[in-house]
Amino acid sequence: MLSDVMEDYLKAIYQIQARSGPPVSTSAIATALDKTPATVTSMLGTLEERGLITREKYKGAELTREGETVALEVLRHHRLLEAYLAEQLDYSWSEVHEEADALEHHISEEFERRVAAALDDPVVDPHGDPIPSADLTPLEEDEATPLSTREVGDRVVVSRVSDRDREELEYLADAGITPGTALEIVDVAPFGMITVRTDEGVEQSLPESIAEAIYVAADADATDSEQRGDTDQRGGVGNA
Amino acid sequence: MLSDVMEDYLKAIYQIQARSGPPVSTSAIATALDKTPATVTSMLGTLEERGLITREKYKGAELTREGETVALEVLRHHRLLEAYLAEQLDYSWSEVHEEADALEHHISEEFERRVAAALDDPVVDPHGDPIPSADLTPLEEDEATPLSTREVGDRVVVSRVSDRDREELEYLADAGITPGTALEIVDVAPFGMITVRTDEGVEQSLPESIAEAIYVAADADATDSEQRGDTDQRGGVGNA
DNA sequence: TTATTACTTTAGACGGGTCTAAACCGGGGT
DNA sequence: ACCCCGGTTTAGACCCGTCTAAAGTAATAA
Repeated sequence: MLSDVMEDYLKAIYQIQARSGPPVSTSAIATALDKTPATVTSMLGTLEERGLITREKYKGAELTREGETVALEVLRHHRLLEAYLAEQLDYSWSEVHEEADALEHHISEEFERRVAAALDDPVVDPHGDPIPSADLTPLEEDEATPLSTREVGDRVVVSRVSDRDREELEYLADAGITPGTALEIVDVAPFGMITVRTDEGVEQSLPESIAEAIYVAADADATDSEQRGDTDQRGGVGNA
Repeated sequence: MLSDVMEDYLKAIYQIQARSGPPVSTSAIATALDKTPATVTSMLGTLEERGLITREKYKGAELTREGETVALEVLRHHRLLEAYLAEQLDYSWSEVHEEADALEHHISEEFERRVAAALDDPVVDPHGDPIPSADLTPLEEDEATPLSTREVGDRVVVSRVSDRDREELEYLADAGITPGTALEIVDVAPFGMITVRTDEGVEQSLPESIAEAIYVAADADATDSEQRGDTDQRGGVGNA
């Protein structure tokens, strides 16, 4: 079959590809997986032989349909696990990622099914990332853009938050910024610092590095008086 | 740290040692793990260097205190997972083993803690096997012996059932024989077939191979009539 | 005692995944 | 045009866990 390591490569390629489109460079993968470029080149050879990626020398790699399916399967496992850990085992928003990374390659299809059933087939994980469906249909592009690309006066809703950095996540949880939170941008400093007002009226200044990790969409019903707050998308530290 | 593979060896050695005492032979481990004896010899060398086992050439291996602790940790993970899967995710008695085997090496201490808490610190898994405590104190010997060592007229209670074979487990579940079931032995055929009556009055005949996997203890409150105090203390050295 | 037999260990090889060092593109800048 | 430099690939090595084949050992049967 496919080793854990190969699954990791495929997942990484998928995610980079989703962010910046193909081709995916050797060094981007190396950075994402904390491997040397030489190691990545060698693994890309293997992946290509197996028909999971296509590749052009010195250019980069791209997932084949088959490779994408594998990546989606891994991603489904990962995000289902994140959702399950947060919902059923009281993990906080920021803790789920590492645990899911460790387990995603080792759960059975049966486990996947039961977890999905226990959660009623969730469609997003606690960070707001979409969970691929059981049939692994490709995810559609998502129209959210990083908060750092928005301008003063924009009213937006947080759609997802990159789950890369644990510390950032905790910082944002404290700030009350989770998927579903409505924000208005009140200031953008020249060096990238962005100040937002949350739906509770609190103002928060966020360094650019963090603003890049917060993906937002235009607020559908941005009548400044009523800001619907349901968004029952799991988030928040300890509620249930 | 320790690889999954090493943990598997340690777990296997622990379990064989618990059944038949040290020293544990190379071939016993090879059989348990489905590896060739040569492979086992080589891994035993590694384990010895790491101080996890002691070894006498051509005799066999024995866990050191440290090796035992590792084994107990793995076993705790395994059995906690089995209990969790059965209780929270509706797995049947017979399904839990494989899944737990796949996950036991990959859960964090945090996960272990939360699962234990969710189940209220269970002390036995669904097969009746004891779950090592969080501090990994060695498990004490257990006085149950295989059903196959008992005699006609004995009244016993199933204390645990070996989780080795999925088919056997399903067979027994169908027969209503699970940890806690009270049994009276009504017949022992010369070729080992044992017939028992369950507490519901149903009679079941069990081939010797299965009777060996059912560990029973004397029924403490044999509510019916005589037959008490027959606490056969043989240290279940049993085998085939 | 010696020969047979079952089990264990050694020797040597291999594939996977990783690394370092060195060679190799290929797209700017001058 | 040329060279330089960052990124990429090759070459070669290493460790881990595994195997097969062959040699070694221990216990037993004759």
